[in-house]
Amino acid sequence: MAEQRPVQRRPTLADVAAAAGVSRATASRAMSGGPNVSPAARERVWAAVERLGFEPNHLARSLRRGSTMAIGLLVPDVAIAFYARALKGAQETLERSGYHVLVMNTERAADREAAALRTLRAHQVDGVILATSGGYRDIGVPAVFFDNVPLDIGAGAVALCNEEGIGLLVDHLVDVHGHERIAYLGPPAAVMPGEVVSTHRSGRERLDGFRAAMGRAGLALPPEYVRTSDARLTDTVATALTTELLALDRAPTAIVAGADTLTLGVLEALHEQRVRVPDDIAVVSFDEPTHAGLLDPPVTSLDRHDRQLGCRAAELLLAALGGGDGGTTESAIERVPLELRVRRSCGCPVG
Amino acid sequence: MAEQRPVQRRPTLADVAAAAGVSRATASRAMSGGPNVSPAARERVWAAVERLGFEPNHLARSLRRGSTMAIGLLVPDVAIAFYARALKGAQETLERSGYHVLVMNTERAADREAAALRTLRAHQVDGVILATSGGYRDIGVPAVFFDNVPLDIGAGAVALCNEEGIGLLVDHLVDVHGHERIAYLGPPAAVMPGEVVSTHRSGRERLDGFRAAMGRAGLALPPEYVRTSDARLTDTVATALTTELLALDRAPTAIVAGADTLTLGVLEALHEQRVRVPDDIAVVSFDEPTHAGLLDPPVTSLDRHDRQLGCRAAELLLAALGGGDGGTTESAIERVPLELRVRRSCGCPVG
DNA sequence: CTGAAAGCGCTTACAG
DNA sequence: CTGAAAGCGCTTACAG
Repeated sequence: MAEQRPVQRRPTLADVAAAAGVSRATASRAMSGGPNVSPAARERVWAAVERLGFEPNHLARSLRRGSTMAIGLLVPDVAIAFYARALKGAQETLERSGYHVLVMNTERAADREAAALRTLRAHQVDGVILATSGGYRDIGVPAVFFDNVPLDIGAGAVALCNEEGIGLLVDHLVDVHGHERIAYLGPPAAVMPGEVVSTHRSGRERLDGFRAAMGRAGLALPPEYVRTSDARLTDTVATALTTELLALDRAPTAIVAGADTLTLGVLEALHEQRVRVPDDIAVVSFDEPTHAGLLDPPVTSLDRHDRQLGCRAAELLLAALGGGDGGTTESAIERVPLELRVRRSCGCPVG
Repeated sequence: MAEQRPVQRRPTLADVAAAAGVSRATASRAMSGGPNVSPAARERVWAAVERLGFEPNHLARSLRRGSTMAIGLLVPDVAIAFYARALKGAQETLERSGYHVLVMNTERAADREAAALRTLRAHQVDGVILATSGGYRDIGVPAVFFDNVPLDIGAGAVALCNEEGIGLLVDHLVDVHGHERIAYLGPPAAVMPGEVVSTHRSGRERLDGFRAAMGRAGLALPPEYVRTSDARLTDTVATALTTELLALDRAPTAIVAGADTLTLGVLEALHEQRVRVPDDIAVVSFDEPTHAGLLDPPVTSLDRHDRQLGCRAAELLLAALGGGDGGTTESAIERVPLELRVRRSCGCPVG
């Protein structure tokens, strides 16, 4: 409306400087709130910024400063509620410190993870947070792991109390409901050919936790009661494995599912086979499936404070970046506790 | 192990050029596969790239080229399954064309959306795709809308067949199950104070669709049968509104929920009040809640091909960017059809 | 086919 | 308090 500029070009710092009648250096200093700028100059610069609708070019700034204020976030799949919530927690924390977040999906494939890391490096991210699927390699910036943690934990790691969590589930089945034939269906726990050793740490911990809890309870654990899914935790694989469990001579009376997608697969199989939960078989779940309370039946599971996991990972990274305070300097794996949410699938007469 | 370099500094194009014994210009041309490079030079450059583990700095490249190959993606909340899936569809399509995606959550707040757009502009994204919550403003790059579409549709828009979709649901309730007292609980359809006119277009379309379908069926529609939620589609709000519906003198025998989170809120209220679905009341849902089939009861809903919606939006943007082929050049709202998925919550004896 | 040079938009010692 | 100058790492006309 007012003056029509010859070009639609976005205003640059030079435009602002010209409009304010100062040098680019002074304009820059005024904008960044740095010292050594006269109040008068500062005011003219701000006025020009306002008038021109100037917004500094992040690219140029990052290139010059050597820091992008960007953090890469690698997850297997944002469409999985757990990762989506953890992501939001991390994002919120990071944005509060002026960082922004680049999200990449790895689809639980090590090579896609490696490719994503390369991309992130090309974009000069200042750090990464990742739920690794085994494709991690150092890209020269601090890395914080969450959910699944490799042997070398980099700048920090946040994981769940996997063993204790499974223990809570088993103990409940045994102590409250008197189950003796309990099967386990969890994430892979062994090293797959061609994979990095670290990948299945949390799967291993959960399985160890299961064995330990069964041992403590003095219960027999036939090998056919222990099943592990594919690396992608595909629900249809869980459905197939559950069907196998049901076909056993002495079928289990309870199933502990070691991850939320697996739980849904288990329920799917049970629905298909018209096996009633919890009447015919009890089901408990390591993670909370989305809307666990509205499922048929409501699923007893472990609440793992997804958001908090993301927040905490972000805080550790901020600490590593020298910004925030990670709360701790020792680089041990930090464990987030789990809480048992009793619903109906275990046999309790709740909700 | 081999040679230890003095600095841990990342190799730059200059390092590659030096190592290959050519100028930076030639190295650059060799890398980008451009013409006018001798095979010998090309080979030496590639060898140097390999040896040094060089990866071009995207920041510098983007600054120089004036294009970042980055696309901003704005959604209300990635933790909502629909958006997560649409995001993945868009991301896949864009990455196949060499773009990468910056995701931002707006929490359905217009001001957060505006702030996110400013950030995106600062990062010089080449385009944006957004499910707007009313905070859109032009940032000088092509914009494609999906899900919710403003009056000025920018470079393109993909939306659902809102009216037809609601029609499918109502028709099913009427034709198959003979319902006559059908209530509607959907997203806001009216302009809120201080909001951009465009925000609630899809809410309006769904409500219009509901009224139209009821009219076609010759059914009465008492005003108290029509409820709209808050702008954020909070499930607890839906729970409260459902409770009100149940308390009506002549309570409805069926509820059409106009969005997935609302559906979950409706079910929550029904569970709380021990109202049985579909025995006491039928429920149908516009969107598919996650694992609609495992809910109690499995929910009859509209499958809206979330991923495809994201893909299509991405294709339109690519077309606007002059890259891909959008399939169409006219800038009308593109509509994605919806399919009825019959399950048990409507009263059908399925699943 | 090749290289010297300019420049993308910013920031930051360095002199004044 | 201020500005001239160099430089972040790349690309691209332009001359040869």
